[in-house]
Amino acid sequence: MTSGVTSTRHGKAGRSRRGQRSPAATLPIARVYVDVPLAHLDRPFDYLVPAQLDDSAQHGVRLRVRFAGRLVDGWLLDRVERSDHAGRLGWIERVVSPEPVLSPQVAALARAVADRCAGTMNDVLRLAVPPRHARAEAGPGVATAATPARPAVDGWRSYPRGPAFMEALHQGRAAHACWQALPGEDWPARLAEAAVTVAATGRGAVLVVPDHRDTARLHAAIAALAGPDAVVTLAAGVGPEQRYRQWLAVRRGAVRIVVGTRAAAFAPVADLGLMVLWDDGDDLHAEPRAPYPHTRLVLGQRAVLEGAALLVAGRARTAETQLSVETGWAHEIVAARDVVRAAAPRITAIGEDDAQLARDPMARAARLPTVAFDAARAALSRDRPVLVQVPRRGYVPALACGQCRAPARCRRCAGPLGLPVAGEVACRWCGAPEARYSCPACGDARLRAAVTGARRTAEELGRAFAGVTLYTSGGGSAADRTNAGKVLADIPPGPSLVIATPGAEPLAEYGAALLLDAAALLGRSSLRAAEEALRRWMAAAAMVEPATHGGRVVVVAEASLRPVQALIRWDAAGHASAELAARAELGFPPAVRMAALDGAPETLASLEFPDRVEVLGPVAVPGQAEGARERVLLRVPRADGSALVTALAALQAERSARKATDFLRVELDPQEVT
DNA sequence: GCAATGAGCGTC
DNA sequence: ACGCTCATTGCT
Repeated sequence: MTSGVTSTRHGKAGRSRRGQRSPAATLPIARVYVDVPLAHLDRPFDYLVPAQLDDSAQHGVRLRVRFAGRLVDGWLLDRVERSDHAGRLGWIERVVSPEPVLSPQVAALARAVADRCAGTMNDVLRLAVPPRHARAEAGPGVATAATPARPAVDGWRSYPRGPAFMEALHQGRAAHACWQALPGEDWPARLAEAAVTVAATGRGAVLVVPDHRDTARLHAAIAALAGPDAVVTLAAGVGPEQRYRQWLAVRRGAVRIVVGTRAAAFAPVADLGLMVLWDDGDDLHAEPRAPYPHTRLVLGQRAVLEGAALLVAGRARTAETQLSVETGWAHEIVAARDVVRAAAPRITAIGEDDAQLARDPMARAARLPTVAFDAARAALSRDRPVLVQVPRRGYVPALACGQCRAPARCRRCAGPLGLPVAGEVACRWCGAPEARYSCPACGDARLRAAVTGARRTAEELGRAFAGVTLYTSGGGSAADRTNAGKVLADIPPGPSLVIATPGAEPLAEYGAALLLDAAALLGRSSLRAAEEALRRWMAAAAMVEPATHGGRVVVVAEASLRPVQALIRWDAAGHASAELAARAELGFPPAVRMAALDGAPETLASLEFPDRVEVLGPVAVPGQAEGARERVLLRVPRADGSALVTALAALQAERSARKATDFLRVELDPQEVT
């Protein structure tokens, strides 16, 4: 057919005449990663490079190849002299663009992350490389980043190991550290100093923060230190063209310091010297798309692969980061106790049921303890704003002992007890019903659910201080942070009451903070409830002026509770250590490794696991139609973690090979296990 | 006994 | 969405 038609010299397949193609003279084989969603095809395939595409078929370019007949997108990973494939090779049909978007480093990172999450490289590449935008690609060419001067890093002197870490960055060493910022610390300035120290040596830095407010603050701090052209922010929110343009600027070496949210962890920074993860306990660092890699994992893998330094920073410390300290992988950078005491506000805990309810009629109306009322009044009298932290809606309370309020745990697997659909007490993890609970701590048989009423308290507080300007910030549910219109970035100076949900506190130097969300935070069934509570409280309390200036924090919670104690002593490291020990005791992550598998009951029932894997469940997945979707949890000792991941990857490969269509979701090391 | 047709499958 | 295998069908 159409034998009279000949392709032009620039024909799509690059052949000189129809059907006639000759391979490139050197390195004629391309190792290509094809973009197909099948787990059993998660590996490179070899293709012939036509001589006409020899120049453009470079490492990292996007291309089109014929795969099982159809044209699919692919990535060129490598060019080699010969192929091990016994059969006939296909040809590269087209090079989409000469832009080498997939660097060998990012390709290796994507492979490592996929392997760690029992996912496919495809899925990771979708997270790592933004969609192409031709117009952005045609934009201005390479302008190599200027090298800034080495900055002064005196702010790190408050931390005994701080200057040594800065020196390690200056010398290009791959130091791993975890840093607990002091209350009131100008953390964007400190992180900017770290990043610019690295940029001054000619290497790159990536700094990942949870949300846009933080990217803006950090970007400004770096721009102030090294100039506005020294840093770029990679984050969703700008259009696709702008996003791709900024990403290309990084890829092309026009800028060495990258600030961004979780996708920025994959930023194609050349010669990476430092990565920073700020506030690693924030759940925004957990990627919600398959294969669900956490930013901590991505940066940890990348630190190893690229020999870069890693700084995991925050006011609080997660159990995961504590584990990396205890295994010696990371050094801790913390201030001495007296320095902490000098920087911290005075922190008081007052029990909810405490008889110390205010005698003051206005305070009584606000259902607020006297100390809280007094702290607020004192701050206002010093012309300082007062922060009132109230719970977000949407927290699911777990059950606790009706007497001593110890969390009620399953006898079989130590998971949290809850009240599922039918109203029967059962374990949220393994589903075992609990007919006659008795508290292991005090022996009481009664159970109670955490109550939330603090929002109303805050509203009444506003009435109690009638005449004082009242601001509210936040107010979305726990799952909703897109409610940005209601979040205030900052407030004018002067006396005011600021009622904010956790994470939505306007930036200010407060005279006092009242933490009224303790019951809601601590009453959650979450594995991370205590850790999360401390993280939230420290974030709020860190904005309160030091005790020496009159700064006060009142948390309405039992002072005997561990996170409350940790807040009072401002001891994130101690809390993380105790938390990790407790999780080891109970067999929770990160002391063990877990995987969560969601699917229909029949699907889950058909799965088989290695003998050493402990299977918990199945339990109903909340928010799903009853019986439609269930979850099993797999638990193994840390040493068996890689075997578990391998088994789960093999399971998914086997399913895709036999074209299984029933839903199955596999998530490793889930943030939440309920 | 063997070509013609079609469904199923792997995928370079 | 191509090209291979393998089964079934239909004709001599």
